[in-house]
Amino acid sequence: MSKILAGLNPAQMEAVRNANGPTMIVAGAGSGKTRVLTHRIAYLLETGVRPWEILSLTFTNKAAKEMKERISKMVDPEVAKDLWMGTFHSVFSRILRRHATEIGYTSSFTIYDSDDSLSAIKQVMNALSISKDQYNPNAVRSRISNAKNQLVYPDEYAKLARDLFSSQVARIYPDYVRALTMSNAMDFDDLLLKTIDLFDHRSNPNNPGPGEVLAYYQNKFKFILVDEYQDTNRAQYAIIKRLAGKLKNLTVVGDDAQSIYAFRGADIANILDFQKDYPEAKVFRLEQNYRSTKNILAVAGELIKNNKDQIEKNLFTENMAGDPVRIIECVDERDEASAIVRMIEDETRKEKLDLRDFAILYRTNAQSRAIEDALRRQGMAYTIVGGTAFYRRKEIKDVLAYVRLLVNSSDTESLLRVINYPARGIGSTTMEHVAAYAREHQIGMMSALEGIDFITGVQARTAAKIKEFAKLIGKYAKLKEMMSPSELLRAMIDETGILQELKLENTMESLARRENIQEFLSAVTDYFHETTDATLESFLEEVSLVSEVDQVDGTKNAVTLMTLHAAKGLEFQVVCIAGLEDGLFPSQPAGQEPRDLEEERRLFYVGITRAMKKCYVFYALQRLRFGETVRMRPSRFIEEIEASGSTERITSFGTKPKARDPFADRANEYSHLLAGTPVVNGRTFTSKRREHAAGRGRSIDTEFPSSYSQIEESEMGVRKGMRVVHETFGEGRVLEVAGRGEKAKATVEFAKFGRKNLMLKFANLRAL
DNA sequence: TACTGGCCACCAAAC
DNA sequence: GTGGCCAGTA
Repeated sequence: MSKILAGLNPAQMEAVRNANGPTMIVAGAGSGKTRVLTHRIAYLLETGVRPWEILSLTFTNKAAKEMKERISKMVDPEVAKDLWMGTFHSVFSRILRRHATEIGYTSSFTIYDSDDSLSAIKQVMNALSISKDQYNPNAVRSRISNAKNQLVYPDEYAKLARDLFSSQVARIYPDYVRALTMSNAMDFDDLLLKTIDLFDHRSNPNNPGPGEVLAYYQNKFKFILVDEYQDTNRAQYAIIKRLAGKLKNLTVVGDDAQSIYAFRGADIANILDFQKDYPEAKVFRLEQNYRSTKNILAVAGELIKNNKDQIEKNLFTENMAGDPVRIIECVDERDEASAIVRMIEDETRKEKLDLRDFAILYRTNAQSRAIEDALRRQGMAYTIVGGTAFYRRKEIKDVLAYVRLLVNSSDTESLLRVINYPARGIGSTTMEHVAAYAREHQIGMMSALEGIDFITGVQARTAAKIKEFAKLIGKYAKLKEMMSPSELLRAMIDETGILQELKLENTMESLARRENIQEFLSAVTDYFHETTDATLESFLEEVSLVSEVDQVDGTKNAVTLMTLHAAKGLEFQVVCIAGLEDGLFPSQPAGQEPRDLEEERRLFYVGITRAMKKCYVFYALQRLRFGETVRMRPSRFIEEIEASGSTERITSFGTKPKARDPFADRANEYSHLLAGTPVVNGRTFTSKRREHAAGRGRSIDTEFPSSYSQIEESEMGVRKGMRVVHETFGEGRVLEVAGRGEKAKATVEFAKFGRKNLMLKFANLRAL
C-alpha cells in the first residue's frame, strides 16, 4: 500500500484515498491525472475490490492500455488483466454483444464506420428519391448522428423538425435506422444509444425483464471511473448516470479548459453541472503542473482567461521558467514549413533532443501537406497521426468487407462493396433490382440474393455470377469453424483473385496496395498470435474501434504530426503549433458564435499545454487554400498570448518572398529526392490524388525521379518524336507533349505497354 | 457493364 | 488542390 501512495503530492493522495461516492477531480493540464487514476485503481485493488468490479472509461484505447500497464507494475499483473478498461465505445460494444439478442441483434453485429453510415444514408435517400444535390448526405449523416448523441429518436426528431432540411432528415432517419437493423449493424452512435436501450429495455423483443440487465451491471461495477469527463456527450452521460445510479461510486476526472469535442456532441455542462447532479459530491483539485515550464504555463493561463465559462482553478508549477514561447511570422505555408524544419534542426543540435521529442500540431489535416513536403525535403523522419489511416485505405476496407461478410452475412455495406470487386460482371443496375426486391419484401440484401431467380430484370448470366459469389462467401463462412483465421483469410483473399489482379496491373500504385494487403494479412496473423480468445469477431471489433491516436508508434524516432484534437493527453519536449491565422485557427465557421470561439481557444490551450520545454507558434501572411493564395491575418489568439509577457516575436524568420526564380524553386522542391526516403508512417510518397486517379485506372505515372538532374533532363529535354526509355514501361516513342513546367505531360507509345499518358514531373524519362 | 473526362463542391476537429 | 458523381462512349 505504501508503494501505491508513495510519491503522490497531498492533493493527489487525498483523491486516491478518498474518492468514494460521487467524486469530481478537477485536474489541470499536466497535473498528474493519469497518475491519480492509476493509483486510485491500484489502491482499490489493494483494499480488496475485485478487478472485474472496476469500470474505467478512457478517451482512447491507447490510454487504457497504458493505464493497465502502469497498474500492472503496482499490483499483480494477472489481476490487472481483469479490469474493465477502455473507451466508451469498446466497453459498451462488448456489453452489447453479450446481450445482442435482447435488442434484436446477433452478437456478431457489424460496426459501421462513418463511411459505411454515409453510404447507407445515400441508399436510403435514393430509395426515398431525395436529391443528393439538394440535401448533402454528409450533412444528413451528421444531423442523425447528433440526434442520436442527444438521445433524440426518429419519432421525436420528426416532431421537432421545423425547417425543410430537418423534415427531410426526419424522413431519412427512421429508414436509416431500419437499414442498419436489417444489416445487423450499428454505427458508432448506436454503441452508446443501444446500450441505453438495453438498460431501459426499450424496443427489445427478448428482454428478460424490466431493469434486469441494468441492475446486473449496477451491482457488478462497484467503482466507476471516467477520464476526460469534459468531453462526454449526452449519451455517455446517460449511460454513466444509469450505471452509477445505485452505488454512486463514480469518479470523474476532467478539465473544463480542455473540452474540445462540442462539435461531436460533447457537453461541457456535464462537468460544470456535476455538483448539481450529485449535491453530495466531493471535489478534488489538482493544480500543480509537473509538465511545463513557467513561461509555457503563463502563456496558456493568459490565453484561457479570455473564456468566460470556467471552473475556477489556479494552475502553477515549480518547474523552471524556461524560454519564452516564440511566435514566428512566415511568408506563406511553405515558408512556415521550412521555418519549422529549421527550428527542429536547430533544437536537436542545441538541446540534444531526438526527433521523437517534437510534435507539429495544426488545426486541419490539410495543413500537413506543406509540412510533410518540407520534412521530406530535409530527409527528416516523421510520423503522421490520422490522414489516411491504414484501416481506412480502400484496399484494406475491401478485404475487411469480405471478412465482415463472413462474420455477419446481413452486412449490406460490405456486400455492396465487394460483390463486384474484383469485377464479376455484377453491376449497379443489377444491384438496384436486388435492392428494390429486398425493400419490397422487407428482407436483407443477402437474403434477396438467395432468391435471385425471382428478381425481375436480372439476366440468367448475371444470376449465375451472383450464385457463384454467394457460394464463395458461404464456403468460407463454413470453413471459418475449421480453419485458423489467418489461414482462412489468406485462402479467401487468394480465391477472390484480388492479389493477382493487383499484381497484373503492375503499377507502383497497385503494387503498393498489394503490399498493404500482405501487411494486413500479417497483422491478422500477429493479432491471433498475441491475443487470447481471439476470434474474427473480436478482430473486427478491434479494427473498427481503433482511433487514430491509438496507432501512434512511440518507438520510432520521428517527428510527430497531428491535429490539435489528436494531441489531447499527449506531451512532447518541444511543440510547434502551425497556422495561427484568422479564419484557420480560430477557424472560419467558429468565428460567429462566442461559444465556438471559446472552444477554439481551449483547443489552442490544449496545444500549448502539450509542451514540456518549449513551444513555438507559427503564422503565415498568405496561404494556399482551395488552390488559391489568400492573404491571412494573424489569429486574435496571438495578441491574447502576448499579453502574458512570456512570449517573443520573431519576424522574417523565414526567407523573403517571392520574386521567384522558377528554376531555383523547382530545385528546392525536388531536393528531397536526393536525400533518400525518410521513415514515413501511413503515407508513402504517393499523393491521394494520384491514388484516386490510379485507382480508377486513369493514370499512368509510376516513379518519382531519383535525382534532380534527371528532372531537368526529362522536363527540358522531351520532344515530340523522340525515343525514350521508362523504368517500368521500357522503350517508347513520344507522340505528343502538352503543358509546361509542373504540368507538362507527354503521350508515349511504348513497345510493350502501349500508349501511356505521363506527367513528365514524375515519369523520369530518359532519351535514347 | 466498364471506363473516362469533366464538372462541382469542398476544407473543422473523430469514436 | 482534392474527391465524388455523372453522363457519354466503347
